Amino acid sequence: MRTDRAILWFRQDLRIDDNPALIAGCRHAEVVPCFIWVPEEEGDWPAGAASRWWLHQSLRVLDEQLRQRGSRLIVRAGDSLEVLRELARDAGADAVYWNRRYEPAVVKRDRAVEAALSADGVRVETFNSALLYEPDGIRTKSGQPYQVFTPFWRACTAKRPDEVTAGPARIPGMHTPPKSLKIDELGLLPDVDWAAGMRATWRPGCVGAQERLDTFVAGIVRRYDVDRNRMDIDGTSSLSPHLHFGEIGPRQVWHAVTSVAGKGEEAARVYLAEIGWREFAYHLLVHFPETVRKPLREKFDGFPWRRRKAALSRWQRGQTGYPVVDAAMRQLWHTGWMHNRARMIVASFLTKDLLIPWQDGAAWFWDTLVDADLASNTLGWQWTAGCGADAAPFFRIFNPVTQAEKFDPEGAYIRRWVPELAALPVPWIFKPWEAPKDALASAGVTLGKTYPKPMVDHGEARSAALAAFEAIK
DNA sequence: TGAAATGTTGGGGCG
DNA sequence: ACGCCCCAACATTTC
Repeated sequence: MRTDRAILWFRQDLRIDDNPALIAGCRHAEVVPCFIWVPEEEGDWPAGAASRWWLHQSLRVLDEQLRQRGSRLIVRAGDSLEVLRELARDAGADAVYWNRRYEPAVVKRDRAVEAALSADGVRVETFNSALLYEPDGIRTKSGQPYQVFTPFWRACTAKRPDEVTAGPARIPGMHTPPKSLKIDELGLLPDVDWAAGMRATWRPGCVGAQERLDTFVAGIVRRYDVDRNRMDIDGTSSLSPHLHFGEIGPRQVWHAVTSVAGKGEEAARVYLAEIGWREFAYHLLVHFPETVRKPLREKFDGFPWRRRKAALSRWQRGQTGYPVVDAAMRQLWHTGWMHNRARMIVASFLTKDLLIPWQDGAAWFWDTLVDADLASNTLGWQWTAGCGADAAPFFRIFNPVTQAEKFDPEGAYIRRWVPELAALPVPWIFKPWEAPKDALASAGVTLGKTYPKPMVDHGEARSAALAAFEAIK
């Protein structure tokens, strides 16, 4: 017997607009929007500390948004299937809707959940909210998945993403909604409050996401092709955490950007290609799921990485002695985010100057980034390490001094995040170990005391990396 | 979305 | 005027 009541399972789609599962749910007489906190994520990648902080804030905003529309978020914790069964029973619902996710372990779990619910007689329907085009829909002429970005994105840009649907003004809630935990009870916030820098930097949730998109589209996007490389400028979209949690969707971004700039315009084209890299990352994650742990290019299995705890720890804490690397690592620790140019620099430093396995860097990013995303994180690290699809060749080794000179020309980014060097003038701020004694003295810098000496010599490290690469060639 | 080494070119100083 | 050298600027190749 049809109760005409549906459960809407929110996951990484914490928004009202452009949410096809929500629209579908609202065709029923009553909707039960729920979020299920799965501490272990029923897979290998439980949310890191920064992601949990963000999720807490985002759920609160979603709950507010639902309440403004006559509904509320039901929050539970535990095994997904058990909770959904409980909810379906408590609420008397006979349909469950959700938007699809693509992480291998989550796909597996979702398949099992769908099968079990169907067997219970509960109808399940799933949708795409997270991608412009789903990974299965894009194939080479021979039907294979792409392994090179340019032809992949060319195939994508031949299409046009679905239009955006505004969210319902009213969401029909139950008169007596099922029991819910308070968001605070999920224990997502850290015991020791280290999140002040994040609060100052971000506004998690779908409202803040839309605001940031508006700001970006209103101006920043026009200079994106030039400014995106500058670490000292707010020249990027900063939408990554919002996209990760689905507080805004790529379709919304695509339509907003093309409507102001026209996708043929250079700056807009360059920006949309970044959305393309995100799509490509999901494409690779789905078709090469083992790459979250293993290099795609198998010869890298034999690469002579060195696992060194002390060196890894200096990198993590921003104490390498290379100012731009340390600035970036401290920006990450403080704000939960790092400029993409800086990500390439620190990843190159870890994998090539220190020869530490990219997986160790990926794990650190996973725990500290508010935009930690399995697809993008895997692609990014394999790209820099040179072992992934369409990756930078291994011998492409970033020089942390020249990169800073090019993309932080006044040293403002370094000054902001490495205050102990703030009084050093250009060019010494990029390479304090070469500064004359009096320049160091008048800036109050004592190398080895107030700021570390470089932990490796980049020239020597570069040669060592190239020699290591010879071993697997 | 590299950097360094090596090669080429052309202007200018100088005998 | 000429050949020679130096070197900056740019181009190509190599890792």
